[in-house]
Amino acid sequence: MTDEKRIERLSAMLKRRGIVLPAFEIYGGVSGLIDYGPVGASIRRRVIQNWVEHWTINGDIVEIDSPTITPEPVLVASGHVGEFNDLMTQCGKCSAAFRADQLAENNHPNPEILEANEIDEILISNEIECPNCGDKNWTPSKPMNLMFGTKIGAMRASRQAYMRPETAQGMFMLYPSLYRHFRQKLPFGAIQTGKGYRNEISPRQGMIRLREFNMAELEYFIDPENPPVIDLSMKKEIVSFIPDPHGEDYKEVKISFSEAIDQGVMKDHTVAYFLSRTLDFLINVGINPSKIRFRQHEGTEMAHYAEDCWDCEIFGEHGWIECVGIANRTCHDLLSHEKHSNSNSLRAWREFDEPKTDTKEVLAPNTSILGPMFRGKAGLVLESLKQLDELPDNFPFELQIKDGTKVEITEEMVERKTIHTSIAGEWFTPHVIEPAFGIDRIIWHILDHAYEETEKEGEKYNLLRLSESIAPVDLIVLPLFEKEGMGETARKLNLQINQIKGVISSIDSSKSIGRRYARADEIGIPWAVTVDHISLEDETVTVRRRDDQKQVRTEIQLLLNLIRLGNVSSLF
RNA sequence: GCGCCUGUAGUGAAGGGGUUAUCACCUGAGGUUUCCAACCUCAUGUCCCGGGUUCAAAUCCCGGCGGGCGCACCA
Repeated sequence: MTDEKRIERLSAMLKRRGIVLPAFEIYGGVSGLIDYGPVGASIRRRVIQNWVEHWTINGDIVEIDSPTITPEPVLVASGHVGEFNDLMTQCGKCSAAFRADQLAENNHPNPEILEANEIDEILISNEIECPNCGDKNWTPSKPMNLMFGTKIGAMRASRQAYMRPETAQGMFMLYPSLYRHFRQKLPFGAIQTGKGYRNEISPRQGMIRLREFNMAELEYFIDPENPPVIDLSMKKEIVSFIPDPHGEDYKEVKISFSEAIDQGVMKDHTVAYFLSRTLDFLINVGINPSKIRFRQHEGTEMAHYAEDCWDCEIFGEHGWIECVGIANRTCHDLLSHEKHSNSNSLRAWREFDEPKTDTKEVLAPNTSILGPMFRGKAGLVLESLKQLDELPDNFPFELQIKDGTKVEITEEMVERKTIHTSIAGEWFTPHVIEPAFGIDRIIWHILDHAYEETEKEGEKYNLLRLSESIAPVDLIVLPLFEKEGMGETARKLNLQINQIKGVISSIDSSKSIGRRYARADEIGIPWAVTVDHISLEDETVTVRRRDDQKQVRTEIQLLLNLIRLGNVSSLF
């Protein structure tokens, strides 16, 4: 933050080069909505692709995809409808905004259940003062829900719905399918990338707080009694942690993951594992490791569902920004959906180490005799027989039944049997660890950390040092001149490269070669391949490295092979 | 949502009640050029939107929309 103008120059470049732009600009734009242009969209796709591959590589996590339109009951169960329908009021004098129920806290046993007019009445009759300025003049309170509402279906048959505020609910909805997919064995996880929607009161800070944004979330389901055993002793790199201070001042500690666990900075090994995997991902896509820290939420800051929550914060032009939240949501969501939906398939089976066996002697009823004999009371008699703890030694005997009366049971009515029972396990609700990534915020920081302003021969020179895996294109082919067949050769080479799966190449033949290198550097293309006069004679080209502008000449066939292997850098 | 500041080509800026709105870079066409934003010629393109004041508004006023900062909000 030493140079206040840097952010303006960076934003101007992002717009000029078609990376990130304000959306709907010819209609005046809409705050909180952005476009990724032709260059930015490619970067975004590759960041998401990297993210998907990062989590699915072990095979215990699969990708799913769910609707963004979500029926209301789902979000009632998840808590989003209730949590977000808070009544807000503003001070008439200083315009400070508060949750109305919190202002009325001392004047009503349960202000959360009140309607707007009831709570307004309490604020007036009790002369509640504004905590900010002391005034007692409140605007009528209004429900403030940060979700975008919509309707499914037309007219009276329509159902209330919302645009999803997070992708996570999709994974919970698919839990039964996931459980079958993974052969009913925990732990397993599911990821989803896509749009989320929050109708922010005041979106700010460019692409940091958006109303429609790219999320990438992972729900990892575990058995809380048998959490996965994860060895983090190899994790020796030094990381910055800020544990929950419990009232004391925040204190940053710089230690490794293995030390953090040994020292009790992090109690939950599974959460620690996802923190460390998150760190790996961020470094892979080009975030500067020295600008990453993990901060534990305070108790008061915790989301309504979370038990333990860490933020991964990244430092950039906007200061420290939360880019990933890693929460132990415990069984909150699955349990709540089970209650609201009456579904019985949101659980997992836990087999005991040893089946619990039991041998029991019972009196098995002979219903063809019992039935006609007791008629209306037969059901009660059967129930009492079943619950009999000690079997009588002799017949007939008296049996107390539920309505208080006693009946006589004779030998013909029952049969003495030995029952062997074996209980192999039990049903339980899995716990879930959720790393939730704000993709747009991460992309902003990738761009921020990669953007470098330098000088070249006295002139300003900007480049984007993007990691190879997320560059908008892998390489650019440049004919030195558009004549003598150089342009033709370059187009042919570009086509050959683009035919390699997963590789994107582009071509640029306008203006001087120096200018084209500069343009390529500014959008972060790692390699530039130049076709010159020598190329026409011996099938060689020069390859230029963005980061130091070094060039080597190589045979086209060798280059194509190296591109296939993703190892162009071995030329240098 | 409130307060202060703000909005001129793709980008960055100058100007400002009165002929055809200025500059640099960028972009396109042509020329030139044997590897790092060279040069020459030509071309495209701008006063955020709406209302008001005025003979005349890009300029002044009001409102909206967008941006920045502060306050508040941010599962």
